[in-house]
Amino acid sequence: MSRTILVCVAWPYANSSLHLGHIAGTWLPADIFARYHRLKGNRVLMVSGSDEHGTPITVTAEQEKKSPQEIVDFFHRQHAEGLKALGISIDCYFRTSHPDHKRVAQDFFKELYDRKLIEERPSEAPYCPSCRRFLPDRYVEGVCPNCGALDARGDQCDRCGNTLDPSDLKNPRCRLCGQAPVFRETRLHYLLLSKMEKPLLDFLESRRGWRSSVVNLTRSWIKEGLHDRAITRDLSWGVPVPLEGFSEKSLYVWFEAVIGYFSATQQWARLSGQASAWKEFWEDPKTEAYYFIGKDNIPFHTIIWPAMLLGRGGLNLPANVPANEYLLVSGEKFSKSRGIGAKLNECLAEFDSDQIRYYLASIMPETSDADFSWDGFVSRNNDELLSVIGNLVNRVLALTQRTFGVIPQSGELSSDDRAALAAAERCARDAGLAIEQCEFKKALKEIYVLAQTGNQYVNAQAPWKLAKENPDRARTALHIAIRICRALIIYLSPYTPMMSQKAWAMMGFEAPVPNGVWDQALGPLPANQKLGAVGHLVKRIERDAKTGKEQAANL
RNA sequence: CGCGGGGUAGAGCAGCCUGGUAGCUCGCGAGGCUCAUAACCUCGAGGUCCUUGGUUCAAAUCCAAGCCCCGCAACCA
Repeated sequence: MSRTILVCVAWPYANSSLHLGHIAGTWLPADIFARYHRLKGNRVLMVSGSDEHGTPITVTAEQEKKSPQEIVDFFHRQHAEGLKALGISIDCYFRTSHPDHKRVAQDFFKELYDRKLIEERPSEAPYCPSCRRFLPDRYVEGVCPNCGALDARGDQCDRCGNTLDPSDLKNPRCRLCGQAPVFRETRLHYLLLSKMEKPLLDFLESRRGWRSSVVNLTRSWIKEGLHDRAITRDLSWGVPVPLEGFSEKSLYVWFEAVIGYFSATQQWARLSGQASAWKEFWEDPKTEAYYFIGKDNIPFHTIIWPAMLLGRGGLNLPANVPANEYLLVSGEKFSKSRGIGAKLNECLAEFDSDQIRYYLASIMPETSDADFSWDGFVSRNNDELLSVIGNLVNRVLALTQRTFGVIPQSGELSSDDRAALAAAERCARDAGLAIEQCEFKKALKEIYVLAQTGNQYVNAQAPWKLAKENPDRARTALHIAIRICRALIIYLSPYTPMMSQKAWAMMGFEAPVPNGVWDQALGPLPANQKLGAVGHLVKRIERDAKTGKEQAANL
């Protein structure tokens, strides 16, 4: 029975370039998942977009002496192009500054407001007179009241670890200009999360197959008691609050950005010419929504967004939120500001997208932080993707091409033949199950084992020898070998779509690899089909000065 | 006592939930093969499973305490 699956990917912030941490953390797992389900014949929609509001955008804009719109336009485009070049099969890459998103977000706010889940309250907020704006907590710095550290931030002190409020700081100053902020009365709107504890807990307990770290974190948040959260800000760069007298204020970016999953689906429907097609993905309770995010976003996707959905009613809740841990470089976090780690665009200029995808998938930080290294990248590419996987396809097809020119007819199967096919079948089952459970590293390992099985089979059969001694057996052995290769590249295509496409064409099939083919991957081959031009699938990466230099520059 | 994750061969990791002779990939050593991108296949060397204590016939696995590393703490995937 065919399933319907909505794949949601965390919205990258449009004030700096994407780096490999974003890819390994969210984009690649989401894309593997989406591509796999298409291969299984399921209906899939994948949405995301640029998060374009909030103070960091305006700060970047001021530093660059540009308008916020210019900044987000630049990065939105760069992100969209980079993701496309990486082969991310997204159906709609939307943006929060789009008028249609703003309208959807405002409607969402009003729905919750009308249901009395949003309430106006007086509040005090730090305001910088010289910058003439309200400051987010993190933008207020001062002396920690607990340990006396000089550079504590309004949300916490890094030295003693205590959680702070901006008003706790002694000698507070604006991080942007250094002047002392004043505290001003303002009126903000609060999402009444405290009313939602029970439904959220019920929601959490009804989910199956979630990662334990996600469940634990969410459960502990709820257990500590949920606080009502301010979801509006005194900011001009954002979605205006849709209430009279509040149009000078904006919706808090995180309240507004998560609505993007919903608005992007509607945008996709409009562009596809069926404006109501979004309903299938949000209103049909059989549809499964998966949210691929980094661990820092867990509460937003397991508490705040579900609370919003529960409050509005009639929309699907997340089926799973397979949050990833972090990708580190030499034990340090990727950092936009400190220039640590590799940017996506720079990698794409240097390497094939599948080479990047294979390596990142093989070290994906699913259960703990993972370490990125150029040495590991070269090794995984040359020793695994090229030598074991690419080389298997290459040696089998090259020999077949030279010997027969076409896919040979299979004769009666020997026990070795059947054993090899059975191994491939096991691989398909185990790898498929692992991907469905969002265990992408495990699935890749299964697929790698299949390539090893293929190489063992080819070595044992020695079809180059058989071609001279026993042509009938040679035909059968190569037929089986090609069947395994075809299965291999189909199973691998969620990970390395370009390479699989190339191998598919070498086998003489017409592009592209069709949807729904996963379960037929091992089926009979069209005998006497003419092979395409056979060439190398994977480029060798030399451990040369260049890689060394990049290493030095990036580490 | 803020919360979470982790510590297993030279490197990177799986196994732990559901105790039963320590496994995988890379690297290293020896052999085989010669279809294939110096690729492939076979065999081998290499480990006090962070420490200590407990439960048990039996602990990498369960329990307790401790040490160390990392992340989060509501505006970094």
